Amino acid sequence: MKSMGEEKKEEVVSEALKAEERLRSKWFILTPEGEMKPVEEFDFTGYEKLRKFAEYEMRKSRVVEREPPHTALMRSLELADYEPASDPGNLRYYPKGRLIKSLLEEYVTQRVVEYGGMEVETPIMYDMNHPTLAKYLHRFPARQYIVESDKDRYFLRFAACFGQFLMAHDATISYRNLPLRIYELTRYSFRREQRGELVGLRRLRAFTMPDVHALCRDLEEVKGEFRRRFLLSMSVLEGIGLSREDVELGVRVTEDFFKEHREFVTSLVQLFGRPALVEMWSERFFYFVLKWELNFVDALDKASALSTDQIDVENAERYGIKYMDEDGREKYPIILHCSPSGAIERDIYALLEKAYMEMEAGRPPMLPIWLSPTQVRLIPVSSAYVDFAEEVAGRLEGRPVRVDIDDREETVPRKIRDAEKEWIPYIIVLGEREIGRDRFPVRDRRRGEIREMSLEELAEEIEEASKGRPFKPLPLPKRLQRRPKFVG
RNA sequence: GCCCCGGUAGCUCAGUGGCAGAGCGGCAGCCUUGUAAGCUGUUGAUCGCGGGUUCGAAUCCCGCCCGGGGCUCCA
Repeated sequence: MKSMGEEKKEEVVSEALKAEERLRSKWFILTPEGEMKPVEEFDFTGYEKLRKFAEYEMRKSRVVEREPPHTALMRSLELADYEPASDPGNLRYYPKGRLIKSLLEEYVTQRVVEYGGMEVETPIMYDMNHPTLAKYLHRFPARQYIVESDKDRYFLRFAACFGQFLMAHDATISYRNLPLRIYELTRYSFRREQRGELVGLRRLRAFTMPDVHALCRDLEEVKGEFRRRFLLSMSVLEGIGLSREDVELGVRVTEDFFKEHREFVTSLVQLFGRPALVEMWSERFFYFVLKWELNFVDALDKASALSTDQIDVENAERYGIKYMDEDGREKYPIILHCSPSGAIERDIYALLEKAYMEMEAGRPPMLPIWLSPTQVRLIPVSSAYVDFAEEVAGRLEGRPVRVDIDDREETVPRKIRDAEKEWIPYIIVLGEREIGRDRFPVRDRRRGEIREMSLEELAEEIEEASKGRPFKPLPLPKRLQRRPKFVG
């Protein structure tokens, strides 16, 4: 670093980035029925979010002067924060944020493994001069972090492709092994995005991305696999707490591929069930011929890609990834690149923005119950009932339920208010009236009412809402008095 | 990376050339609390960092760092 005086280092700008500058696209809306119209001719009535997404992508309207709501929320809920001592876009996660991120990571991994992904782990940095990698760098529209070590230069990975492809290159693969699904949850992927692009949890320089590749034998196999992964991705988003209505489908395709496989592209839109935005390229600038993304449109009408999958027709050859076919000949597979959830941080961003939009609509903002750091808050009316609260907590703790106790010397209204500000889904006030009883007055945030419930009923309701999702215990001490304040 | 705006107590912010402030939080005491903020006291600031102008700088100038917005881009 200290010899950087005269020899000013030229920035490594990938050819793909340069290519994008001269890229000209045509924009269409494709309906599930297979009708395709130029965007200008489509009637967006009833498709407000799609209109916003299309406008965002084609960048006609952009009048945002406001900070996105999720940045204040990520801090006030003590989930994540900026870390001034790091490079911008590298965040810190507080215990509650780490819990949520960790649950999401585990959930996505679980779903990918069910789908057939083989989980691996690969290095985060690679030799700039590696001949194969150097070429790939130029086919990906991203900027890199560079790490110097002695005289060598390494770049930090921006996806899991490198490690997995190098692994696949060395593997002996038979047609019987296809489709071959390799998975890694990258913590982290690094992209040195431009300074002004970075914002909160939406766009980072270090992010966690599940990345599952599938090596396929031919286009026929690709089509089946691609559809399967599309369904998986929609299902994963729904499991996270982002419904079909929360996202818009974007399809990017080369003109040639679309002409030959229009029916296949339409079938994806059919699976989605609503019209999709299609960007068509006259030539192939990147390594893929077809790509889709599920995009979240936030409170400021900005669109961000979450799930995505791509059909890569270049990299098998570039990396020398081959399989032995039935006829005894070595062939190059077609590679699919999929992130079923998109970046985990971006999922949290979407959940927070969604909660904010709920709040604007007059409903209580919430996180999905399975992700709420505290699911049940017990509030003893005075210090005399803290032991009683412990006993009640004990009855819930055998269940997969995160329960804590506000043992602070505060008034009940105050403790209620603080619990509500934390978006805690269930609150139970405990005093003389509850002793010896089977049913408790449970303050239900979603319904906005107090329900008489047994602990068994409450635990079942939480379990039901968390079904199929992983569980982790409280990320903080059970008693509030023992907790530090991380923000404010 | 470039352009615009901002950075004052742990947090949110007022102060725009002349003694660094408020609310919240923290701490202490009182109160022993019943479904969204109980009362009193107290603590707390290298005014982002470095340099300059000035009798005097949070305030004016320069550079840097960090944040927000835009260009652009994506998971």
